[in-house]
Amino acid sequence: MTRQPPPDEAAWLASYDPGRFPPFAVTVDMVLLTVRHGTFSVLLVERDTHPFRGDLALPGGFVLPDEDLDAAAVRRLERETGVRRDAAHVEQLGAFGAPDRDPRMRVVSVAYLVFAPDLEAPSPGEGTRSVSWFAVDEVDGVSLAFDHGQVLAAGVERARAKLEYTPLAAAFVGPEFTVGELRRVYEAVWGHPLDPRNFHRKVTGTPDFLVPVGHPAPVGPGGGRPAALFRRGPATALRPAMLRPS
Amino acid sequence: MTRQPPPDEAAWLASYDPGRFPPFAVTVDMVLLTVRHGTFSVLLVERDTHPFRGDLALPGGFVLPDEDLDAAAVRRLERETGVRRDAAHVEQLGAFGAPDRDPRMRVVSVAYLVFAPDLEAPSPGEGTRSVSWFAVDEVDGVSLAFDHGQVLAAGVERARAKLEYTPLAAAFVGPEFTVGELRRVYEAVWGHPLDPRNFHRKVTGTPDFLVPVGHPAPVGPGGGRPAALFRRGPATALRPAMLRPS
DNA sequence: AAGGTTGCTGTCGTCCTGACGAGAAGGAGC
DNA sequence: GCTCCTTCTCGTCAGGACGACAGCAACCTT
Repeated sequence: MTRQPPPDEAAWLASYDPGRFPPFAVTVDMVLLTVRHGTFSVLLVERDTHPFRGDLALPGGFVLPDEDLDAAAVRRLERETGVRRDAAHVEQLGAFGAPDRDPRMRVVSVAYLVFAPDLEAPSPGEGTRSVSWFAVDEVDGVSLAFDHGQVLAAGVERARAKLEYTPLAAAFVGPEFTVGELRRVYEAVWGHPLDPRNFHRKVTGTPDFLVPVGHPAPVGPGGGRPAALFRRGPATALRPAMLRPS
Repeated sequence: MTRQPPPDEAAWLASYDPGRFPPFAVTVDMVLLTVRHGTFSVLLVERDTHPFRGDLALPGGFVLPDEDLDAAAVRRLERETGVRRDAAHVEQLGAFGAPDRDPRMRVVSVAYLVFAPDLEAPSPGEGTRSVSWFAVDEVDGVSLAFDHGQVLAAGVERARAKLEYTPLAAAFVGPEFTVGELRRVYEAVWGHPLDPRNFHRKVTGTPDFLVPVGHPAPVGPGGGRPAALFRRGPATALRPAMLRPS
């Protein structure tokens, strides 16, 4: 990956400018995931500037000189999608910094992973770029701008793994939800049907995962017995985990 | 965390220098963990320059302009500790970039987590800073330079969690090892004794975790039945996980 | 009233785990 | 050689968790 002979930091610093440092640009990129209409989906923008003009990319942008990384991520989230920080789960995914990932300059991108409930149409943000939802499975083969394909793949795999051992699936639904809604999140993210009865036993049997809210949910289209409503409980982990079917 | 009123990226870029970008320094910091003499330990250096002169810190340094992040981490690992990349497990831990984490300039640090077998005395590297092993438990209360206390805590927690659902404990021992050696790694990292018989059943019963090497290990001090030797198998995950005792 | 849909409770066998017992195979001391 | 000690390895047993169902409850539509 290195475009030069074996590097030497001390030599570089001496020849460049003693007391200074190699300059980098730092950006945040958001892997914003949701489940809409039963489909595991990611928010992508279409680039309208060089490089990768016309390609799909993850939403993101520069970190400001006095801005915390997390704050930069949340700012982008609220501004470009209208998602409130406390309505979603935000965690850092990792740093991506191959020397040639951006042809303009040396950029290190700190990727963030966001689980959000199904949103209305995302607002196109301030730029002129269009922004919309794509089914994760359909984006699988498409080549994204920069190394965003890798970043997205890492985010999707992390999301699938996190549902196994955390109660974070609740971040994909509203504040009050039924066991069935929660199960459909798992099925969409994992791409595999689950047994409703065993799922019900697992989530209701895990202490502090679900807190009953008292009143039942309204009946959906097509009828069926009204489901009990729950809120997220204080649990932070599922032990033992709910393993996805091989 | 922001030292200024609500920031605006477009305004900043316009007022600063259109076409340029906010300059950052990027460093790598290593959380190098091992088990020596039955104690879960981390490699720390003593700083001999401003800032935090005299404090303990994680080893690390600048990423070069054309250097990949992973390459920078491996370069530091090999140069400052003599650990060969293929003898250890290296993974990215995450990015740490609070605006005031370094008083000299804006720095984003990409932390790496390394699991290494017990090493001889680490070579002090090229600087004049002393470098040595510290028991993780003893460093717990000590205040480290920069935000390295947070970074170390994140690395330690990740290490403890990874032993639960991966076979990475084998990265802490040599290429050939006994079940007992592996168990003592778990006990040191988790700080909790494990039942030798149940542990033996779990690790030998997990497909592709251990590959028998044929001949037995030499008898250790104090006698005892010679143990069978194993190598790491091709397994990448433990399903179901081996949960640490509450 | 009949049939369809969804939610909830329960049962049964299998696998996994924690808590042991007991024998195998070595060394140290007498 | 014999006894004690150590560590390793194989077994046993009870309880918990999980996959694969059956069956009933509570709503809808026709």
